[in-house]
Amino acid sequence: MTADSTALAHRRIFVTTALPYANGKFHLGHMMEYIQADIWVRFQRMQGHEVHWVCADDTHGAPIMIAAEKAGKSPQEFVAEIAATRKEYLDGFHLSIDNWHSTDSPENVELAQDIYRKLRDFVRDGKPASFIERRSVEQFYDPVKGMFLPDRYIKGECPKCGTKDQYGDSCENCSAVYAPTDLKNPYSVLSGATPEMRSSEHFFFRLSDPQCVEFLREWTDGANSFDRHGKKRLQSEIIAKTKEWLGEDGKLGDWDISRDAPYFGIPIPDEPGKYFYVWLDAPVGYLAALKNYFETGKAKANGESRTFAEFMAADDTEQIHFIGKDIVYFHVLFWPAMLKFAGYKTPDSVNVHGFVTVSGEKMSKSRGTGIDPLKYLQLGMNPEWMRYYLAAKLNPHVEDIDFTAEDFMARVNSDLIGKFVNIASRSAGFLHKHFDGRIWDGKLAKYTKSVMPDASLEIAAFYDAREFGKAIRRIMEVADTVNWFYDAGKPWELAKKIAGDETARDSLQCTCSAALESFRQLCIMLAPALPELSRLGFEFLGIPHQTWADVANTLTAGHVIKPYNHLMSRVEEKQLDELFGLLPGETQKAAALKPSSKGASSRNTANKPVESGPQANTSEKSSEFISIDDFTKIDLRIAKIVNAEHVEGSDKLLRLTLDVGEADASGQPKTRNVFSGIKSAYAPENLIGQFTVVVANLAPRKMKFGVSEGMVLAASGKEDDNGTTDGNSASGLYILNPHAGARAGMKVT
RNA sequence: GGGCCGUUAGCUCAGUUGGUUAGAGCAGAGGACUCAUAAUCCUUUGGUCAAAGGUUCAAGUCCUUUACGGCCUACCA
Repeated sequence: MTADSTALAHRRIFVTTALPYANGKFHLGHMMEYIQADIWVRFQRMQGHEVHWVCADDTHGAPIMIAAEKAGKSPQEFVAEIAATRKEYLDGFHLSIDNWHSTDSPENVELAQDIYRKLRDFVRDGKPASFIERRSVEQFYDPVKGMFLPDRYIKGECPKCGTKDQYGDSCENCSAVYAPTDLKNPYSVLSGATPEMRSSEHFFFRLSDPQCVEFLREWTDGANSFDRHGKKRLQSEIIAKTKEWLGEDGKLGDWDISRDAPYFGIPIPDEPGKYFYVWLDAPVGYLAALKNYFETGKAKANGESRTFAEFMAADDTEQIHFIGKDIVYFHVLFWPAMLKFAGYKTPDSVNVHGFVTVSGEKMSKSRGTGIDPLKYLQLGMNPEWMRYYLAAKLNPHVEDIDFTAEDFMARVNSDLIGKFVNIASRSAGFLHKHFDGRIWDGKLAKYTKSVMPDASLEIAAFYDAREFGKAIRRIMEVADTVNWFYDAGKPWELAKKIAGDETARDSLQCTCSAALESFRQLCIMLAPALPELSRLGFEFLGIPHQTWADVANTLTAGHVIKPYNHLMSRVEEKQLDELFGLLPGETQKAAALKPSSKGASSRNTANKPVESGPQANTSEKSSEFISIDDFTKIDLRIAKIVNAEHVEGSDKLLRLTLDVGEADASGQPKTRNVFSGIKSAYAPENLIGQFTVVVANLAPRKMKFGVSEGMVLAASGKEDDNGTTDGNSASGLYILNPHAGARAGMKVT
């Protein structure tokens, strides 16, 4: 049904991908989102639909303003330099974005201000019912810089222990917790000046307005939660999430949309010195980019002759967003609410994807697990390999996609080279050698139908539903069929006896032609994912660019194909090594720590089965144990509890001051602050002076009341979900206590 | 602690509203073939579907619990 209906009705679609924050370069995650959108967009275009895909740099906000200043540049210059890096990536991965713009643009100012005014001047039942509200907010102010300071830009001395350079929430040394106002000698990170408390007027978008909440409930999972094609506009996972936010008792907080000058952003109309918070104008950037696209004539060049206003006002204009799972909140609550009550079109659908992980780990520059897309290109690696690999793994769900080097190589080489490209490669030679590259003049269309199943409708439906993995899998099944057919025809044998055998000669030409006709159809069906490879394929076949509908056509009798050149090279292990080569020590280390992770080398040894069954069993069982090395990683120490006290406002925690035999630089004994959830079992006064065991090298953890620098070991019985169980003698909480004689700082092994 | 999602062959993944002996690709083994970038074709070895209970005539599929992993969240650390 989907395939049929999409093929019939002409769609006009406005697509966006999330605006990247202009403080850094692209990473693989960005590329994945763009590739996902690109495949979908190209597919729709091949269906004859009108698709306009825009994106832009997200430029505003304090981080960029400050980063620019540090770099000695204006924010505009700073952002322009980042913007200049974009093209190389976008072109490099064959992304067909129609217009790349910026949120720091006149269009965005106009649109953001217009939306604000309409929200501000909202009228309900003839009475003013503004969605904008003013509230006074107290904040630190830097008198030298002349600006309000977010907490992260304030430091000072700990009011308790006097340690310098502590942030405004808690002390890293003694873990005391306090408000920024408690800091001794506070200073601004930006200027060094002493900040002062000032109150300022902020503007809030009244998201909590019952009308707004009601609208969002309807929009996300109510009567208004379907797009024009009758499909849910949000994925089920996302709907579940919105229910948490919009549930009965879940109060939607109002949204602070203003920041005080100086701020790199868009001025709030009629409110001098006030700017929109960057997250307000960022999504408006979608519309700004589209407006710019229309006003610079690009839309017209792409066949859309209406104005921006007309296009947006038209009923049949579909607005579709692609975003990552980290920014769902903004796109399914703030954004539709803003648009709705400002009288704008609300999104038809928001498609959320997961992240890219590398070998099962979250990408991290510090750990060296990331893949730099630019490096990938610079190494001469084919962008279509990446497109294919991601396409093969993408689905319409909010799932992370894992990139594994081995899998990448196997998949690309066997599918694309071995199966797909091979069809052209193996059949072109005969056609040129014996027939001057001429296609068979028999009933090729009919014959080809017996060669390959007609899967194009099925595959089209997969593409339309963003089931790219399924589409690719189906296409490869078809490619298998073609290779199978070709083998069965044994053209290499026919070629030996064509001299006086007219039947063999005809059969040879027929078989090769059918293989190439199948190849043509495969090219079309792969084109959304592999535009360049398909283009090369069409060029080789000597035919013009094909649309989806051309699947139904056939290479004409007597048509002459071009000589065959390699359409795509194989992925080489060396390239992948280089791609990951940046940080070899780190990655190998990570691999060694994870017994389950598979490096190329470990795989080879594992595949040399000296003994199979029992051997494998024992090694598997041994994984239930940890090695002595694993154990020695844990630094257990005897600690003396020098102080214990209640934590104000906490039901479960005690604050323990522990002596673990450490000293600071000047030789003074140094204690540690550890929070322990043992309030229910111990009175603080009974703990003071006691010895216990602490995990000394646990990473410090920031908690609501301060930083905890270790973990006290305690035994605990089973507890029910609700806490204690009557008559269950196994419950309770008991900290460990060494025998007499143990001293603070002793290592426990 | 709370919430959400996941756990299917060595690897990457399919498994529709519960219905006959759980599938694919890659990797492995054996064979065929030589047209093709060692590509292709045939045959074949791998799964108590994370574990344990339960509902059912029937459970990978529904329910409960547990373990592990991920994300979000919080006054475990």
